[in-house]
Amino acid sequence: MPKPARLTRRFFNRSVHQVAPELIGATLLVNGVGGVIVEVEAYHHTDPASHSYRGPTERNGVMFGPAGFVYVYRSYGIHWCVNVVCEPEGSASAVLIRAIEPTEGLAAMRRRRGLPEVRDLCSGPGKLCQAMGITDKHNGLPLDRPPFELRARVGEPDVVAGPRIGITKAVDEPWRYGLRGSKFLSKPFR
DNA sequence: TGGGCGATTCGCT
DNA sequence: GCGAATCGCCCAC
Repeated sequence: MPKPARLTRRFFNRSVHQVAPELIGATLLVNGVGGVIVEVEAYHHTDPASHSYRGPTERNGVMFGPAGFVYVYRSYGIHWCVNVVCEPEGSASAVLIRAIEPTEGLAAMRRRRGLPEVRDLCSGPGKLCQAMGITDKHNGLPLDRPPFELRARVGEPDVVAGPRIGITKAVDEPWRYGLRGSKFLSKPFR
């Protein structure tokens, strides 16, 4: 078996709508722990649902920087959520990683989540950050350097698109992408 | 199986 | 002060 190719930050230097569906099937690891990305959402600077919509602030600053870097924010005061910045610097677009099929470091993820069910380890943006140990200390780090590793997908996965989840603005934009039929999604596509 | 709600921090109005 | 790119628990059906 050939070693899978590693994706570099250059991969993200394109439109967020190009990058997002191509991330489905890629493998994301933090310190060797993680799995296959099965669900993402695209956010754009002209999108009212995006954190970058109203311009740069202290929190969203990373989104206005170069592509291929990680933007971590706190959600509902409790959870962490992880994005990867896309497009040329300054366009403030990002892909939110929403669900992962756990494949590496299951014991570590179970311990962090306190759950026995593999299916529920990474089936949501807050869950996967907890399972993989992602916090605000990862904010602003490049995705193509340790502790992160991103491996290119093998083959052509069956990608579905649908409306995004948990937002109140621009709810009809079909900018949620997922692996069709995966058991590890945060919610099924219909 | 699905809807309602509380927890808890912080950016923005 | 409000409400959010969420989660997990509880309850009804």
